[in-house]
Amino acid sequence: MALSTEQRVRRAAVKLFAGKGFHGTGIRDLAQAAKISTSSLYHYMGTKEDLLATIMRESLERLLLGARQATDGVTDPRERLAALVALHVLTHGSRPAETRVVDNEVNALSPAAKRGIVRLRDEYEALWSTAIDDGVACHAFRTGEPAVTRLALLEMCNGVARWYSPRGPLSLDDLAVHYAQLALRMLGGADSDCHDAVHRASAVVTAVWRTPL
Amino acid sequence: MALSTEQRVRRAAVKLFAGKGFHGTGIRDLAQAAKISTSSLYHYMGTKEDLLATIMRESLERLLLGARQATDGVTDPRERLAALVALHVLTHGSRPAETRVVDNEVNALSPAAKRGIVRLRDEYEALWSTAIDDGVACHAFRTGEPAVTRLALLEMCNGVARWYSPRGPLSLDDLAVHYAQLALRMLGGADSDCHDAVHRASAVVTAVWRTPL
DNA sequence: CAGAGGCTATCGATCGATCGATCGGTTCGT
DNA sequence: ACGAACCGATCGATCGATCGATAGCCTCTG
Repeated sequence: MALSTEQRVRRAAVKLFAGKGFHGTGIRDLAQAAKISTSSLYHYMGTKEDLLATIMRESLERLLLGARQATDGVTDPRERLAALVALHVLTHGSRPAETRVVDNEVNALSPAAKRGIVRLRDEYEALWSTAIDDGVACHAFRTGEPAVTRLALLEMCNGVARWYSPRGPLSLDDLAVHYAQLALRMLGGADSDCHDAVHRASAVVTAVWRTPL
Repeated sequence: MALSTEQRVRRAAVKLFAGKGFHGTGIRDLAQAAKISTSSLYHYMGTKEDLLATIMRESLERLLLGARQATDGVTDPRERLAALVALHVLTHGSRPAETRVVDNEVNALSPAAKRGIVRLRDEYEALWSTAIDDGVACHAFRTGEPAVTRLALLEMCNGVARWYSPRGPLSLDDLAVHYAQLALRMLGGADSDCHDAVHRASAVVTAVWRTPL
């Protein structure tokens, strides 16, 4: 089925913002990629910044929704963390354009729009914080600086969107397994099988990105 | 001592490129920050892109030089890796603007300039590759995917430039120790003291960034 | 020593191109 | 007839870059 014009605009914007950056993308680039005129563009968006903010907010909401679904009902901190890592890696590996926009273009937003995005991001990171803190509290994890370890983990996982290619030797699921094991090692846990967490996270990612928001 | 005009231009460019991105920074922004006119700007640089490329090349050369100095004569793969992590973290924590430009603005370069920068980056990453591969070969490290683990490590360390603040609770040296320990854990090694490697790396960073290129 | 010539550092004015955005339309399906 | 979808023309602003000019300083020469 053919894409609606609105979808074409959205996808063109995500791809261009991810590839050339927000300031490096002109509205004429957007119009050309979406195959409409620059004036028609404004029928589907507010300002260029509104378009960026919408893309970022929707991506973050999907990430947050997925993280909640993937950890819902999971009590063991090790499994919660493995689920978070897997979901994050799978999302960044399968949606590299969206996630790179979220990760790299926050500073292109006006202070007002930025606040909303940062609030969403903080909400997401809080899920990681509690998983790590709970694990430390019940001696499942060993780390002297939980906050620093959380940031190290998140940045490590963010990187996936910058280099992973499905045409490489590793499937995305294998990559997620590897990353989950790395994360548990960083937190002082014994090596463990993370395939279950990855499989569940994989289903969540598929569902979350199919559903319209 | 007062800064030379050329130094003022360089520092203004680094700060602005890091904060607003290359495309988000106009030459009038640069001129204002350097306290000269836009025409005088062109006495000290070629094009705006030349300025960006110069900043990136110098920063990468300093990083590469530092990595070579920090690992020179160190034979144990564990110590080599700890030295690389420490040097990378200390550089990114003490020079966040320069390193963020290097990490984020590669795509703003023309294909020709980009090739040179990528070549330098590959040269740097090769140091990490051999350290990891050597460690795997002599059973000091355990990892199923050395290339993936290397990328995970590098991205984890790159993140430091995005969030570390010297006004936080952790000193940069303490952070480097923590990161080196995380890295060794990721590679399946036992917890070990990394203070020596950090201290040596710290001296290297100071020296490398003082010396004019 | 006087002064001509050249070099470095700096500037105001301005270039053509491109920027994001808006306007007044036209073409449709309902 | 009305609104959704679309466009060509064009707005003022800003973009990166260049121009010719000036002032200060060093060096060579007669």
